[in-house]
Amino acid sequence: MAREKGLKGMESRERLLAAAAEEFANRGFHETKVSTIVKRAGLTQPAFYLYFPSKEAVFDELVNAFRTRLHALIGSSRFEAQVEAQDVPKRVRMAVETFFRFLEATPHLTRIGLFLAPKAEEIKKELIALIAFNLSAEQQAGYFRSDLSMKTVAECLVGIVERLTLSQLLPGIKSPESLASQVVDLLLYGMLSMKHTSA
Amino acid sequence: MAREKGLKGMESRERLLAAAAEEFANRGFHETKVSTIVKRAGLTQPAFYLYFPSKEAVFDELVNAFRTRLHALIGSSRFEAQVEAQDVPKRVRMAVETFFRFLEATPHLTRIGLFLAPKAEEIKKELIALIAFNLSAEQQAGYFRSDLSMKTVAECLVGIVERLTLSQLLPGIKSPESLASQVVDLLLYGMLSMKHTSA
Amino acid sequence: MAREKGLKGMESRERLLAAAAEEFANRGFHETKVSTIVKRAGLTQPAFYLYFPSKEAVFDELVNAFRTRLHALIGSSRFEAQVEAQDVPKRVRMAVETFFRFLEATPHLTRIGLFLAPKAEEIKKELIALIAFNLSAEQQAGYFRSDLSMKTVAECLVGIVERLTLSQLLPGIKSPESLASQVVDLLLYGMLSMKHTSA
Amino acid sequence: MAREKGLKGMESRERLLAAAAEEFANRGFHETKVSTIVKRAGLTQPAFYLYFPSKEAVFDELVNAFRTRLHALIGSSRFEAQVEAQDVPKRVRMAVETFFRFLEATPHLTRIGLFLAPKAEEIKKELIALIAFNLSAEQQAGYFRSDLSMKTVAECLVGIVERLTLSQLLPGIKSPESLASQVVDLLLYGMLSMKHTSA
DNA sequence: AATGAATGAGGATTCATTCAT
DNA sequence: GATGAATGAATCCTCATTCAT
Repeated sequence: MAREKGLKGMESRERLLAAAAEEFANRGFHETKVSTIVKRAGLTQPAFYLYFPSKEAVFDELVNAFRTRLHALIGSSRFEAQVEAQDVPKRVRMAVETFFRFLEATPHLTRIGLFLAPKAEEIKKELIALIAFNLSAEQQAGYFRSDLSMKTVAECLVGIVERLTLSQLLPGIKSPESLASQVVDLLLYGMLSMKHTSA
Repeated sequence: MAREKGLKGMESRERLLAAAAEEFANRGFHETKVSTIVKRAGLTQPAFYLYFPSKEAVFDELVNAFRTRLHALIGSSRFEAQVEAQDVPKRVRMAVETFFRFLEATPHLTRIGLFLAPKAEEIKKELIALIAFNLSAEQQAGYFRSDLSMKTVAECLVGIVERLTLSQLLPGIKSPESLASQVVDLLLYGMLSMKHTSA
Repeated sequence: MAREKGLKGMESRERLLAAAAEEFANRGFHETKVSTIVKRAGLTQPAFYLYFPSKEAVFDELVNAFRTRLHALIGSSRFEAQVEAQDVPKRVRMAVETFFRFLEATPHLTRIGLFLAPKAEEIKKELIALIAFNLSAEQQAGYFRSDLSMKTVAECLVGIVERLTLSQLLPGIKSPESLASQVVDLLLYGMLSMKHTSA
Repeated sequence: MAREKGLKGMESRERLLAAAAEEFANRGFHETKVSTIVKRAGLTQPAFYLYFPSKEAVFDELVNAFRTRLHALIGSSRFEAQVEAQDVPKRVRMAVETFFRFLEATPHLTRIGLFLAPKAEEIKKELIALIAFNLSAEQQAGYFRSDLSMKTVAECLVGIVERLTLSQLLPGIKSPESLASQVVDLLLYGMLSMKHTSA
């Protein structure tokens, strides 16, 4: 699929990939025409098929690129050691912030891999599982309420991230830091004012 | 364009609308062919254009149907009177549950209006604003932490609902009640175990 | 084809015919839709087929109506008796004027029968033959140059009438009288100023 | 839209244009199918859209081609210098003959631009204005009767040309020369036999 | 005398993809 | 490494026309 050949070829390929990413992100799969992609890349249609077997193939490649980077990120952000209880909020916030930063860094891929791809649900399922796994460790360490399903919490967290990414992060309205602290504040402490407790 | 007369005509129109809703929900706009819709409705292609000016028009009509019902729902579920502090959780849970129930009741429209439509973002924006407005009242009544932005909370709530709808509700894995209580529990009380407080 | 039946039926038929004439005249055969005709006539599509076997049939009927009236006109305007040489110009002018008046009186039919119909060429051929025949009588009486082909003259006359009808008569710019006198003046006396003669 | 590059492309384009011209001329706009045009050009339907944005566009291009050539012709055939009175008939005849020759040389374009195009009236209007302008010069030089409106004369001339083109020239019944001399003879000297004068 | 409802047949246009160079 | 030229395969939509009432 991916030719190994010369330098110029690699560059053309990259240009096509970049053009495709932008088009897909902005217009979706069907509204993106191969003719537009190649125009943007300064090439002709047959050149496209020199590097990719089909329109779907580029799309898939972009989705996979997102997925791979995502896994790399999650893998590297595992809670390494034991932490003090009072550090938990900070650590969680850092993790969420890192995640937002990642999404912000590759906005086209984010849009494609998180919202446009048919595989998006599957990708999120994986993501949720990984997050749930991480959270469970914390829960077992006693930091989180034991009556909460970390799977559900992870799902909620991802839902929140999705929404804020679309409405605040990608449009550049709020920063990863600000979003992370708001989200974490809400999720850790809840909405109720101090006087109320119980379950 | 939408004919008024006759019973049979109305029925055909409804059948087309239903078929279109299902197809759009399952395959998306572009993958849905007019030919498939009419086949499903037991009609021929020209009949489609007897009731709708274009494929896009049916889609829009379905989106608007969702939006209208959504507004009706939100409008009717406003917190009417003063409530006791201890009743707040229950009331919030009821509201969220009602919402999930609504989404569950019209799964095709939900998929179309909430996830497929280009207008989906706009629809959610409206929804978030309405929810934020409702929550603000509670906040001013002192039930919710005053340092939280109800706009953000609403956004998070909608993000959560979106996610759970897609992964749990529509596939029939969890019920509106169960989802609502989990969500509300998390959002109201937060994740931290009892010993931790602060803001 | 043409039903004989009741009064109301006749009226509907006439309304359809009139609506069709106007539409055809303004938009041509293909751009005229049966749906538009019936709308204009305050009826529905099946009603159209109650009175005419097809769209083409109405068109043909209108063309034939024009042709019939045309023949009637020409037939009645034959030079009856011998005339004085000095009356010839006046008589010719009257004939042309009468013809313009006829065209002006039924503008829709004129447009259809003279310009739109595939048969238009044929109709004009007949017309030209009739005119040529009439002119030949005058020629033999010595009023017109004997070296001119009355067939050609008739053809030229019809060409002139066509053009002026389209550009001056139907738009209401000039009257039948004014057009007739200009045309006849030109054709009878020619363009050259008095000093020049011969052939 | 009109590709510039490559010889083969140009040839295909020309073939399409020629096929379209013939089809349009023989069947009119609506009866001409893109499928027929491409078949005639030895191509497939998509190839058509490689060179023209729509069926209408080819038609327009043909109409414009006619109009352009027409203007070129008229522009070049202006009476250059002063002429002797006795040469006027000859010059006029030459001009009309040239014009007939032009129409005969491009019969398809003639049919399209002069009879089929919605713009045909407009084109003729321009043509008439140009001819009238030319004739007025002659009139002011005293060659033509001063009581005639050259605008009207031009209009009559064009009407005659139209008619004879359709009935004699394009069917190949008469030659440009013969048509021109008949027309000019009639227009210059009129129909009346020698004894009659006056106005 | 007329209509609500429906359809057969076709026609323009689009787009991903390929061939030959 | 890249392109000019071309196509197969659909898809949406339109319109004259008819059926059953």
